[in-house]
Amino acid sequence: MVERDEFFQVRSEKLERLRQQGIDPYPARYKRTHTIKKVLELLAKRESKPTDTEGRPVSITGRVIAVRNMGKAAFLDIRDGTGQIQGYLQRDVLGDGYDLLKDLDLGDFLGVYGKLTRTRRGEPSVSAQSITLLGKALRPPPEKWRGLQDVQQRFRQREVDLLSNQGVRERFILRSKVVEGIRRFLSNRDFIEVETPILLAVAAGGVAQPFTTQHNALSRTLYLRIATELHLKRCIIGGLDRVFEIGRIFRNEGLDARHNPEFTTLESYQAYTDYNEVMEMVEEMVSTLAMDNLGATQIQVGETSIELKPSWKRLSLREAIITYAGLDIEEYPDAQSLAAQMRERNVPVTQEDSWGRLVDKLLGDKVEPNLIQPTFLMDYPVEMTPLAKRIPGNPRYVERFEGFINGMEVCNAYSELNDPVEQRLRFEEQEELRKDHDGEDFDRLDEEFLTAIEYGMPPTGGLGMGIDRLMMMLSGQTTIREVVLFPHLSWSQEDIFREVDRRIQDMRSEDPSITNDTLFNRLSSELPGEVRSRVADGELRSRIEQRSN
RNA sequence: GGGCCGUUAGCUCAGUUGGCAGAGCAUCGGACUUUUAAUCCGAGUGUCCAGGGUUCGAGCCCCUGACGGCCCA
Repeated sequence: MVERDEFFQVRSEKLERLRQQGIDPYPARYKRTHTIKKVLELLAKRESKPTDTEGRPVSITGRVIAVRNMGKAAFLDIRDGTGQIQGYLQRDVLGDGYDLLKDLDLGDFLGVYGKLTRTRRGEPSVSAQSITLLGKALRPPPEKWRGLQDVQQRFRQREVDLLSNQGVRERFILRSKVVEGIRRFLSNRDFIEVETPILLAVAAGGVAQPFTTQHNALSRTLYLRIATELHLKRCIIGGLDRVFEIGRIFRNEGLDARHNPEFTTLESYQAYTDYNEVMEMVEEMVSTLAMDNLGATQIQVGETSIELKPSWKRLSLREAIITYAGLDIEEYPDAQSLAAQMRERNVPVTQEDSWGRLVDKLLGDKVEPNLIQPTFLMDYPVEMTPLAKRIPGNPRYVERFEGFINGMEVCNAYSELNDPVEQRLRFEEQEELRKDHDGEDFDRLDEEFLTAIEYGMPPTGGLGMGIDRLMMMLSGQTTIREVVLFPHLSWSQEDIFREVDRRIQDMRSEDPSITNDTLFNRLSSELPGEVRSRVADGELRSRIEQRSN
């Protein structure tokens, strides 16, 4: 995919030529006086005052993104992280320095020193007195108007996507601002930010498959966290009354438009509050983020207009299912009868599904797609939620809500269970369910957490929010890969070949006398199907032969 | 898992009824001292995703597969 083509060759020759002329194509430093944004502001300021002083020369730096060469003069468009300006180069001003233009390519970094002016056509420009190469590019940028379009390449080589697509750059700047906004919002409410472990002995606090890894020094299997919940509650127990963490969590699941195996969550815990107050905080926070960063609480996602201003709609889970699926889950309190009702409504179910899992499917299938305007679904069956407090007087349900926007879950929150005796029972129920429902995920019992909560935990409102999904919503994107800088993708062709080569090497070092035929047969049967199907027999044999010495 | 669409130059894309493989950008050579997607003259550039089939002849038709996108489950 990425080869050293003729473009690479031509640019390498230019690089060599520059070196021979004594020009360092990668100098260590260059004195820049202004960012491009600052220089544009400076020009506007000068022009607004009629003093008409010319001002001192400036120096700017950036990537050359266009060249309009007029022979003895040239115009370069130069872009840095703050903006874009034109450089005006003239042979009779630059003298020999002008020759650099011959070896300059699109994508190179350049420093331009000179007077800040406006051309006849009114274009802000730096009229160069000297130009300095700051970094030569050996590969050309993508097509200049449409940018890089190939979806795979955009994600695999995000830097090329970023440098050629302004909208992508803006989206990730927005992401940074939103995350900063979350920190500010919570900090203003006296939350402190903490960091909790990613490597854990037990992957508890959520319902998902963990990734596993190995700690060599301790000869111990560790799991990557699937949630930050339990450690944050331990902070609450310890007297840090308002804590939050923004961090990566890992779930060993498939990839699709809404799922990346690693993603970023905000979790916050506030002592002496409950889920009602958390709800108010969420609607306040999300609308503030939209207002501060998009300038409005109303956002447009495709054809749909969404109003984020509080208060959001509140609806009990049971009512929602009655409304959108025409089914009262209380009338079907066991998995068998509920599954039968769901089959009638064309919701795919299996024999193994637990009652909680069935309700979850019903929610995902029939309810979620209808929750376009921001909606809090409240009060979930206790089976689905081992870490939340029961509703007084209605013990089949817990004080839990999930927030939905544009048919997508964006947050999940509880009045946290702080009764240590019940917490143990609820974990044990999960373990029981796990035995009865093979292959289904349940939360895991965490002894350290149970001990912690036995020291006493205050009533607490807790929140989990998916930052990636929040960003999808705020930036009007429909896939998570558009809001994650480097999303996970399936095997690339390079990955495939690397994997094949690695296995060949392993097998040879295991058995140096192994024949090419045996190797071929072993590889054919032992390579994962995903890999084997993408390597032709001939390719496989030639790779074996290449590595036979 | 199913359906639809796609895969052609470095990039973005055309490609007629099955009859010499194309454009723009980029690149290379030349002209041009105020351009704005500069312009003008000239040049080079291909595993048409892979494999099979039909045919005198396949980028195009048929089959199989790979990869990708979208939709559905």
